[in-house]
Amino acid sequence: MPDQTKERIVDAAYRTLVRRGYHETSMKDIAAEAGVAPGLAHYYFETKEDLLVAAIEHGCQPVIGAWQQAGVNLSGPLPEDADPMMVARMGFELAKAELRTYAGLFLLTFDMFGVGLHNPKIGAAVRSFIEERRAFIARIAQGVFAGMADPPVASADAIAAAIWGSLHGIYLQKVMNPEFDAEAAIDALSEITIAFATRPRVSLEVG
Amino acid sequence: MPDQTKERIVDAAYRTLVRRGYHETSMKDIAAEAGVAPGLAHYYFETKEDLLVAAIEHGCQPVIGAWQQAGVNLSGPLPEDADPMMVARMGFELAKAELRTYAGLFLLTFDMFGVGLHNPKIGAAVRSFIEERRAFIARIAQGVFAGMADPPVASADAIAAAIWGSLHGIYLQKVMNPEFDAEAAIDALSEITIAFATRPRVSLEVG
DNA sequence: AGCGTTTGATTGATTGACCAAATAAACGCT
DNA sequence: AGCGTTTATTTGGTCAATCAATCAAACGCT
Repeated sequence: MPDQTKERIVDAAYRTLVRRGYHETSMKDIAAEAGVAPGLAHYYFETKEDLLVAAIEHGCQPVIGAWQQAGVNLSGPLPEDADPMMVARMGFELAKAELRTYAGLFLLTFDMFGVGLHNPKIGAAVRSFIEERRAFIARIAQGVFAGMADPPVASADAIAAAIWGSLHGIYLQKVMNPEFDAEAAIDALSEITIAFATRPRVSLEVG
Repeated sequence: MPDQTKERIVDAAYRTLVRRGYHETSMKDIAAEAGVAPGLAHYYFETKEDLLVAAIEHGCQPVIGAWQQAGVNLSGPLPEDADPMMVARMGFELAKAELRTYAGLFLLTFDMFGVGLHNPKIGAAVRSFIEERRAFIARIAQGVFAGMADPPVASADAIAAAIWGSLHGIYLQKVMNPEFDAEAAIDALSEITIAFATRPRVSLEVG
């Protein structure tokens, strides 16, 4: 029952935070959604910030699971036998699928970003959130570079930052406006990056 | 004096909102920073939301000015005689310069995004903010397409969404972590997109 | 005198954090 | 097993602090 109660609170926090936003949600609201006494949320989580972080980690589980089901570990090295180019293509497809399935998670993520701008504890969580995902993309980029005849001027880290940025910039547009065609934007990003990675060696500057 | 007072309040709002964030800033704080009575801010701005929007528009002025000084109007069509490719290159350079000079503006912008997630009035302002800048990039992309031997599969709008996204995703990383090398990321984005736009016609898939 | 501007106090409502007491569960002992 | 004791969980209410917005009164310029 104890762990189950904590889980219930985290899940209620996730739902409530997605629906109403961090600043418009009180600990009492979350406790009510979980069907427990008002003070109980503070028993398991010292501060509201801690509960926000827990709720986001909770919400990320299915996404991490989808990658692992595809044989890729977000925080470890790429599998030896994997073609980095195929992982990249799969990444773009997964990004579209995630946006379709877990729209609430992205909403909550951007809420966390906003809170983190002026809240040290959340800010630290945001930095490690970004760092982890950017590093994953960098590993893919590194692998793709290895197979290129004509490696880019930019580092894998810089390219990973640009790609992570583009994906999240696209997520942002979708979250702010559900009418926005995020899949077309991800396809465009995919087209640009794949063309870049598979371009023939350039012998003369095209002026 | 009246207009001057209003301007003083908007400027005080900008500084205070950048320093402390929307939810941690009260109307009293802003009035105090402006050196006026607490009630006066509400005389000029019906709600705190209106003041936030005004503060951001105020902060954007110098950026819009920089573009106009370069002969480009953000909300109008590109100059007839301008080479779209050159405008694109200039855009990436300007983006780096803006990030260096107006770091506070980007902080406030992302704060606005966060607030807009669950606040209809701010949400509408965010949507038009995004729409305006994305449309500008789309006009550049459209111009670049016209000069390409082998136009992309993706639409100019989709590519503009990916590029706007990448820039703002990079801004986000910089705002969340000042150590982050945003200029390298923008250079990487620039390298990828320019390589894409200037690539030779592909006759055979490179397998 | 009349009007736009400015003042500063007030209002009504909300919140995160905290706490002391009630209850349940786990444990040690005979 | 049965009982007493300690620990863990849960309850519900309090509290001090904060805020956006309102308002009546004072001000100053024409």
